[in-house]
Amino acid sequence: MPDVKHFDPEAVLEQVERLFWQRGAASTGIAEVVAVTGISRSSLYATFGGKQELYVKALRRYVERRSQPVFQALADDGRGLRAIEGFFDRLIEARCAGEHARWGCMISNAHAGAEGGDPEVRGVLDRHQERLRAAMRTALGAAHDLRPGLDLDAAAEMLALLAYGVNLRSRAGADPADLRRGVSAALNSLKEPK
Amino acid sequence: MPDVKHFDPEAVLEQVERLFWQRGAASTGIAEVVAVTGISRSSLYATFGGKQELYVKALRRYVERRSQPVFQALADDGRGLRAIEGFFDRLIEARCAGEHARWGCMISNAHAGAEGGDPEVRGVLDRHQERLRAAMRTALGAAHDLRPGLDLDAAAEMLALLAYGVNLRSRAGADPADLRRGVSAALNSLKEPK
DNA sequence: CCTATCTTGGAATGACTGGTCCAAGATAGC
DNA sequence: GCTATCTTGGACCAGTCATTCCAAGATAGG
Repeated sequence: MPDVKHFDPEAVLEQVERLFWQRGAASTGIAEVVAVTGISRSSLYATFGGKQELYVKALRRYVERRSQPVFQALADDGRGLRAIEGFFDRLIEARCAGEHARWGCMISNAHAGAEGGDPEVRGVLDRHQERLRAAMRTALGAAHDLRPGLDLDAAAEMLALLAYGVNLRSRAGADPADLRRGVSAALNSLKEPK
Repeated sequence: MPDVKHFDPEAVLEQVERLFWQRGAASTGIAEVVAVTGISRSSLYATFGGKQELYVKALRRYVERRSQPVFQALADDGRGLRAIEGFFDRLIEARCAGEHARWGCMISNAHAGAEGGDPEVRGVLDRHQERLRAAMRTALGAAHDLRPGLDLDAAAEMLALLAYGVNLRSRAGADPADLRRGVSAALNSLKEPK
């Protein structure tokens, strides 16, 4: 009996995600969201709720569709340090060139913004960090050429923090070569000396 | 002949710096600045210009009065890795406890915000990164217990990126013990194996 | 085709945005 | 104490903010 939605909520959410990712929540108005998505204010509010709820939904989508698959691939890649090297190579490539160049990471960006005050957002950020750390830990566990006596948990934490640093600096337009050198220094230091 | 300012611009700028540092530029209104500083809109605009100029001035003050002295101390500290260890210890302490707990680093925060679009801001960010990297490089140069064959420039870049990661995560309320473990992993990996 | 039910466009909301302006007040040399 | 010059308080501005609301439109079962 009822009418049905005249748009695809999932597709709209993706557009919103990209908007918030690139410009940040605080400096993106609802008017802009309406303009980009093409749907009306009514539909937007009826489907997603207010701005904050919309932002959280977009942030969750980012984690689920962008971060998680990459983390999973990292954890499933059995090549040890080579897997981690590949992770960072692709990260730097994506952050510095192509469609999303200089957008940074939506999660990293959320850390710095006032959005972090929302406890729901904080939960997303903490879970993201924990999952990245866990994926790094798994990848390190598969490595056989590590420095003897290395604390794998601590090293995983270090690599996760390093990824955040890469995300931040890439948003300001850092030279990808510099970022790669920094990452190489970290990975080489974890290797067994020969 | 003329009248003279009824307030101390330097003291006002410090209050503004703290405001922007904690809450971010986008989500801090001029009204709030007026309320916190106690001076009027007229004086604010006459002395510092508009919001963006005010933000840039506050950001510059942050670099000059907060970052630079610490970088200088790091570069002047001849203890090698111990100096870097001390730098990170104090950083984590300041970021996670006391007056500025969970404020993050104003420069790191600026990376993620829309403020980074301003080329003047970008210049401040790049210069900050370069100076931190250089201070790390100097500190590494003074070390005698480093892994043989270590690329000091790359290691300095890595440590600078790590600092940004620490800044970000601390703003979201990360456990300081986790941050310390991550930093220790980095520093231990740079050490000469024994 | 009718109607119950949902969606949609767009107008309207009041609060707040950064920024301007000017009369009134303060200052210091004369 | 007079006056030229700057500062100050606060009213005021147009524009934007997120949000609400409702009449008109679309839908699908009967």
